[in-house]
Amino acid sequence: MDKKVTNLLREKGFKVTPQRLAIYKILATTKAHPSAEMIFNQLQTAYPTMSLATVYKTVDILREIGMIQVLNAGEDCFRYDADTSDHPHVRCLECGRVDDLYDINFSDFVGDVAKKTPYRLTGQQFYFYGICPECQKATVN
Amino acid sequence: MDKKVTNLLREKGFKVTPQRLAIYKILATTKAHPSAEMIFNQLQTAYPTMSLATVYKTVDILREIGMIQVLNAGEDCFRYDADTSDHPHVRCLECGRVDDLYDINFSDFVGDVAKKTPYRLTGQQFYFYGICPECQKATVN
DNA sequence: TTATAATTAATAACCATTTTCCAATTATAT
DNA sequence: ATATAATTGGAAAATGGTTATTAATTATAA
Repeated sequence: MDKKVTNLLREKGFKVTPQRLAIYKILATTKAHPSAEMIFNQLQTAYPTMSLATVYKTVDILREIGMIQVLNAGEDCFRYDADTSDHPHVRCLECGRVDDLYDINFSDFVGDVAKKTPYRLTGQQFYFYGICPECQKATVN
Repeated sequence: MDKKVTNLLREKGFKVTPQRLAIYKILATTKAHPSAEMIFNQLQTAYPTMSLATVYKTVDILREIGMIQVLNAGEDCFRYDADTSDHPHVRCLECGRVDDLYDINFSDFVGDVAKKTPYRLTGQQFYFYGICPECQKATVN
């Protein structure tokens, strides 16, 4: 799994460091779409000397080489996703978690937009908002 | 056109001021989805003493009484839209303009998501990215 | 008209994210 | 093993949209 990042980093002239691999590994093995700070916190035990600055610099590089995508779900920070495929996200307005939405067909929607807009489209982001199952249980409705 | 805002402001216990009407009028007569600063700049000639703080407070009130919606198209600021209907937006990656997308049917898409997610959905935002017609002409491709 | 509570304007302060800085360290090629 | 150029870490600083503050002003009701 690290092979691809390793090669891609080398190809693009970046050095392969344990920090970079660790940060990518976190993103590649979670579905939580962590922010820079969440990545930083998660690395505290394995890399006690990890710096937030390194996290920021690394996610920027990972985005540049196309290994991750950057999300902005209307929060005050960015989130990072090693799943670079086009897929909608849903954010819980209660606890803030962001989840993937799988097996959704939106090609008709996108096709319709592409047909009707004079823009040359290069991408899109679909964000849904609501209450996650856990928070539904927690709150009295 | 101001009638509705005027009544709604009074109903909710807010005073009706020239500033508030002017800010709403800007939003109601544009399709540019201006940010707070853009509203502020646009009012400089008509209201030279307008304060940015007033713009922020007013859009907050307008949102509270349901006369506008707030957009976050992945920028570092919010944009405001007097068209409170659910509709997708497209942002030009070159010049930054944000446009509406009309006559797009996304109810199947939304229905599919609602059926498949365990979230209780309350809303959504659809953002497309690309190059607007003007910037397509301007850049050599 | 008067009283009063809300609003405005201008600026300062905020504040959390992100970037910069630089000395120490480390990956890489030779 | 060595050279060197990139990277790291830690803290400090910047960033820039947004909010708070306060005296002066103004909308509203009586």
